[in-house]
Amino acid sequence: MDAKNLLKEHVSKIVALTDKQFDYFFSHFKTETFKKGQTVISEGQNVDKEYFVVSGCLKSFYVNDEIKMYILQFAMSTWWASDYAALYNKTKATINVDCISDVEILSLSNDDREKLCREIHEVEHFFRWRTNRGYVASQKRLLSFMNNDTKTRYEELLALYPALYNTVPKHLIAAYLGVSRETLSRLYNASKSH
Amino acid sequence: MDAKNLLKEHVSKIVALTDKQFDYFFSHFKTETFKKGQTVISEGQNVDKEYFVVSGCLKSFYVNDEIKMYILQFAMSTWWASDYAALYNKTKATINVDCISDVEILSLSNDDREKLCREIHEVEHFFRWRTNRGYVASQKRLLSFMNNDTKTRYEELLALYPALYNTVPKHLIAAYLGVSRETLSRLYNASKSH
DNA sequence: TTCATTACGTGATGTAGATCACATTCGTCA
DNA sequence: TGACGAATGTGATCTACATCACGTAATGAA
Repeated sequence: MDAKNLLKEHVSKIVALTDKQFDYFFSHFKTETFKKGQTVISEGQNVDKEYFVVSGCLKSFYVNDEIKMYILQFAMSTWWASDYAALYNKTKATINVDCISDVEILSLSNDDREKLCREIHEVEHFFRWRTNRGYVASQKRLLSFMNNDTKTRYEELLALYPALYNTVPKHLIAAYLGVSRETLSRLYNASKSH
Repeated sequence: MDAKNLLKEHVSKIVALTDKQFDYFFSHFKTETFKKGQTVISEGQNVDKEYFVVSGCLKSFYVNDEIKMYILQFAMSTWWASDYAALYNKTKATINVDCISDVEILSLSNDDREKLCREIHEVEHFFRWRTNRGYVASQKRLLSFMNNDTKTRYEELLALYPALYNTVPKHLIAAYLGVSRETLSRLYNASKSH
């Protein structure tokens, strides 16, 4: 499916836009393509866009002391990604977003999103829904962090993103789980043996 | 300040409603008062309201195996609380909300919120803003969880909710930090001695 | 093909924090 | 005022995971 129809289908699950409204909405997006390994947002830069993933996989992550990396989110087709704290507060990025694979995304500037939200009530509703979904997911992950051991969280992750299993290197999965790659490796091999 | 004006001031920081619009908006809220220790939402029940705190302090928390408690949020004056996962998905509550002190709150039903969002574009904008703020805060806390040790998180918490320091029992602070009360006690007393 | 880089596995050892156990103090209510 | 439950402090021990160290396999570019 092409980018426009993918976005259209995604939005239409939540709000009903006329074709004309959707065309107008879509006219604010810009198609961008990146190669595996390229950077979309990097720490310290200004952030003025958010991204809707058409194909491929992004990761958003924080790097501590130039050493440890923690992955906040993997973003696959129909997921959204940005540094939302920086985007909304108009501050410099504190997180990075880059490409795990070749990627096609649709970008939307913060100003255009706010303009569209003002102009089309349904669009505002859509973005409220989307943010709410993210909020609930984030709370759930936080709870899982406090409550579950690493193995349980590993299984949860594979349930949430089944495609990751064979797609992304294990050390990235460890960085999402917040454990060392060694621990994940041991865990993973121990549970294989029965 | 009375409940109505507190809410009015809170909302007006984000959107401009006419007095007539605000009166209509406010007419959907119901004042409720609770005594310290009383339950607002309990696990397994239906959830159909969210709460705006006028005075006092709520906690929202998850209880694992009837044993361990993890606090998702403390909610003080002008904060909102509910089990948003249950509220939006119309499922049974998985978290609890109760009162750390005597509390006055304004309740708003999910149906009324959605109705108000449909009827008044500015109201939808307000709730999008509010949820977004919650999402960003939740991401930040998740990152802090992965990245920082308990002591740093303890200091962050006191910076975020300075009023908690002398207000709530230490074991609740431990439950927010996701550590045992013993560990918090040791940490707290160790750092006192210099 | 070769060489370098990245990914992955696994042992040894150190450590933050959990858990258990018990003592002490505080708050609340009869 | 006395008493009982809740909150807190503190020692001893256990455990999951980090860290360091090293080896091997896979990947990718020249």
